[in-house]
Amino acid sequence: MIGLVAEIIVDVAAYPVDRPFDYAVPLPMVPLIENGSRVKVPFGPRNVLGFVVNLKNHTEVPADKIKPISQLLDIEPVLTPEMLELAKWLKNETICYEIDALQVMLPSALRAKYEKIITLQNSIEQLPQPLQPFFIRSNKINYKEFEKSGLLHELKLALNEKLVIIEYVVKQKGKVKEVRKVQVTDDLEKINKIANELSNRAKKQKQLIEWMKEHPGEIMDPETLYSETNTSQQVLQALIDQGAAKFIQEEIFRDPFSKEVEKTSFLNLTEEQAIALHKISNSIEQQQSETFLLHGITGSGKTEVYLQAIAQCLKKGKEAIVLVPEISLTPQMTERFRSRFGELVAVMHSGLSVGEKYDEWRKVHQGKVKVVVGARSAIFAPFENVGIIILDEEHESTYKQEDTPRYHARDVAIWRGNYHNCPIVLGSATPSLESFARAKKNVYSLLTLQKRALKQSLPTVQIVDMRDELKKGNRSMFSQQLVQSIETRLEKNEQIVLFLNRRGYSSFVLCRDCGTVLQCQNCDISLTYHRSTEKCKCHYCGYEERVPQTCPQCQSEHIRFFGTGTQKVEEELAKLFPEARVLRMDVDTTKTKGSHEQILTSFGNGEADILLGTQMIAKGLDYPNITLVGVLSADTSLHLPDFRAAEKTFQLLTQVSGRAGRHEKPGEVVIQTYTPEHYAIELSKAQHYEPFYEREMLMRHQAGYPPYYYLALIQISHTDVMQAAEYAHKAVEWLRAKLSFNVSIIGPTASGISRLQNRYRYQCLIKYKIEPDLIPTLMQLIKLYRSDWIKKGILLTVDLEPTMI
DNA sequence: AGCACGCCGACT
DNA sequence: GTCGGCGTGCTC
Repeated sequence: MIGLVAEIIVDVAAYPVDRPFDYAVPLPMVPLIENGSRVKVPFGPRNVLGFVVNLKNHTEVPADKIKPISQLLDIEPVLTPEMLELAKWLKNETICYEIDALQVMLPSALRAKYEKIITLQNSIEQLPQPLQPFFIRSNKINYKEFEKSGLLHELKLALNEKLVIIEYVVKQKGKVKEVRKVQVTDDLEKINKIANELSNRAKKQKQLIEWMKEHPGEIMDPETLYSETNTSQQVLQALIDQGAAKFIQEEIFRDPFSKEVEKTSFLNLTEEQAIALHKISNSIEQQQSETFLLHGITGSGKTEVYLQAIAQCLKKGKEAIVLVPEISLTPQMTERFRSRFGELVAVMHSGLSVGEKYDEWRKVHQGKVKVVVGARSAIFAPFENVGIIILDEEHESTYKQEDTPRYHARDVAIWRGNYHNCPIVLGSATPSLESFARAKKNVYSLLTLQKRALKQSLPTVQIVDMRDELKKGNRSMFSQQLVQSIETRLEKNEQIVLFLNRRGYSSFVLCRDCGTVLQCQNCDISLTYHRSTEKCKCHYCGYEERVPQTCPQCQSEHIRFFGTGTQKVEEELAKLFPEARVLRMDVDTTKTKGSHEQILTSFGNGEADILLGTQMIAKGLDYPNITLVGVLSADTSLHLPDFRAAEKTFQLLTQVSGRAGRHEKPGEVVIQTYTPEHYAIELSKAQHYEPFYEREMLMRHQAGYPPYYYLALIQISHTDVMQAAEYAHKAVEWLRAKLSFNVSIIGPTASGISRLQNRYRYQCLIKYKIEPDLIPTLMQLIKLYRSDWIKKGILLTVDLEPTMI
C-alpha cells in the first residue's frame, strides 16, 4: 500500500531531468505538505532542493525505486497554485527548464546552497598523518576548503577505507532575522495567582507583576520592559520560571527605507485623467481582464492615475503590482507610492541586499503589504487577489529578461491579469510599436493624455545641424547654439542637463560632411565597424565591406567611425566653461551602491550647474531649476544595427526633452545631430508620437519586422570559429527543412559581438507571422542539440521575441 | 547538471 | 596488480 506521493521538480537544470519525479511523503509530513512547498530530496547520490507540483495517491514508479522526501522546508508553501501554473506556461512560452521558471519567481534567498561536507567516521588517530590536522577542531570539514590543500589523493584513500564519508547537504541562502521578545501570558488568573503567592521580600517581582496585570498578552522588547518597570533580567527570569511570561523569537523585517515620509492625498485630476481613471475603474469593478495602453505625454500625470486606480483596488480588498524600469526606481519615485499608501507598500529592486529582498518578498507572501513597486521580477509578487497590474514606461526593453527564462514582464502581466480577472495598465509617453499597434486593433484599450497636468507648456526644441557647424569650422562637440544657451543659463543660475547618447557599444561609420552613415546593401541597417578586421559588417545578412577612405556619397575624407565618451565631453566642458560646476553621471561614477542617488540629490540641491550623463539621466529627473537640456549627438542610437534604432532614438529624445521646464520656468531643448532630416529626430521635436508611429510602421512593414512579424533568435557559439560556423549552418539547414515556406530564416551570420568570453558566436533570425509548429520545432532542435551537439562544446540558445539583436 | 560506474592504458 | 583517465548512463 502506497501512501501519499508527491510529484517534485528537482533543482537540477538539465534536459533529461526536466520533469516531475515521484517521491513518497513520510507520514508525519502528510498533513503539512502542499503544492508549492519546498522540499529536500535524495536525488541519485546527492541531496537537492525541489518543489512539490502535485500530490496524488498512486504512482507508476515501482516501489523499490521510490524514495521518501527527506525534509519539508516550509510550513507555508512558497508558491501558490497560480505560480505553479504560470511556471508551466513560462516553460513553454520561453523554452526554459521548469525549475528555472520556478526559481525566477522567488527571491534568491530561498534558493538552495549546496555544500559537500567531509565527516570523520572513526577516531582521528586512524587517519593518515597529513589529514589529521583538518579534523582537530571538528569532525566535519567543508569540502571546498579541503580542496585547496591538495591532499585529494589521501582523501580518496581514506574514503575507500571508510574512515571518512562525504555528505551532500542543502542549505538555504537567506535567513529570517529574528529578535528575542517577552510575551506576558494572557491568562490573567495565572498572573493574579502568581502575584498573590509572591513572597513579601520579592519587591521587584511584585513591581513587575503589577505591570503585567495591566498588560496581559503583550509582546515587547525586554530592554524596554526593564526600563519601564525599573526591573532587570533576573527579576523577569524569576517570573518567567513561574509561568507569568515567556521569551519568544519574533521575525523582523530589515527596513530598506531610511526615512519616514509624509502622507499625501489625492491630487485633482484633469478631465483627461478623470476619463482614463474612470475606464480603468470600470474594469476593476466588472472584474475584467482588460489591457489598457495609457498613452500620456511627459508630465501628463500618469502616476496620479495609477495611484488613484490602486487606491480603488485597495478599497475592494485587492492588491496591486506596479512595475517600473530599474533606472527610474529612485527613492523619489517610490516615495510617491509610500506617501500615498504608507506601510502597505513593498519595494523590490536590485539595489536591495539579498536579505532585504527576502524580507520585502515575505511581506507580500504573508499579506503584510498590498502594493508592490518594483523592477521586472516584481511581476511575480505572490499576491493571491490581484486587482490591478501596472507597467510604467511600458516600452522599456529592461522588461525583457536577457537570460533564461527569457520572459517579458508585459506578457507575464497579461497572463496574471487574465488569471485574476483584473485590468493591466501599460503606461508610456512613447509606447512600443507593438503595444500601440495592438491598441489600434482594439486588442488593448487606448487611453490618451495629451495635456500636461500642471498646464506647463512643452519645452521649445531646437535641432542643430552639426554638418553646418563643421562647415563653419567648428570641430568641437558643442554647437554655437548650445554654447550660447549654456552661457545664458549659467548667468541666470539655472541648471543644465547634457545628455550623451551612447546606447550600446558598437560603432558606426559616419561622414562628418554629409552625414552619410554606411548602410548594408541588402538591409535597411547600418554597418557595424569592426576594428580588428578594419571592415564594416551587417549583422543581419552577413554582408561586409572594407572601411572606405572617402565617403561614397560626397567623396569627403572626413569619414570615420563614431563614438564619444563622457570623460572627453567633461574635459571639453572644462575648457569652454571653466567656472561651471559639472557633475558627471555614467557607469564609472555610479559603480558604488547609492552613488546614483547621491549624484542626483546633490544636483537637485543645486550643488552643480551642469549634469552630464548617459541614458541613466533620461528618466525621473524632476527638478524645477532645470531649464536647458542638451543632446550632444542624437544620431548615436539611430545608427545602431538594430531594427528598433529609430524607435529607441525617438523614445530617448522625447524622454530627455521631458526633463526640461517641468515646473514654472519654461524649458529649452537643444538637439545636435548630423541627420536632422531623419523622422525620428524631426518628429521628437514636438513629441509627435502618432506621425512617428505611422512612419515607423511603414518601415517595419517593408522590412518585415515586428509588429508585423514575430521573431525568434537562435544563437550558436563555440570556442572554435569553424565549429561555431559549421553548427550554425547545420541548425539553419535543419530548420529550413522543418519549417514552412511562410517563415523566413536569415543567417547564419556572425553575432554583433562576434566573440564573447572566448566563444565565437553565430546567430540566425527567424521571422514569421503564423507558424503554429514553431515552438515544438525549436524544442526539437534543442533536444537534438542537447543530446548530441552539446558534447562537442556547442552552446545553443533560443530567444523568442528578442529585444536586442 | 553532477555523479558513479566501468573499461582501458601507464605505472609502483 | 592498481591508479586514475574519461566515455556512458542514470537520477523517483
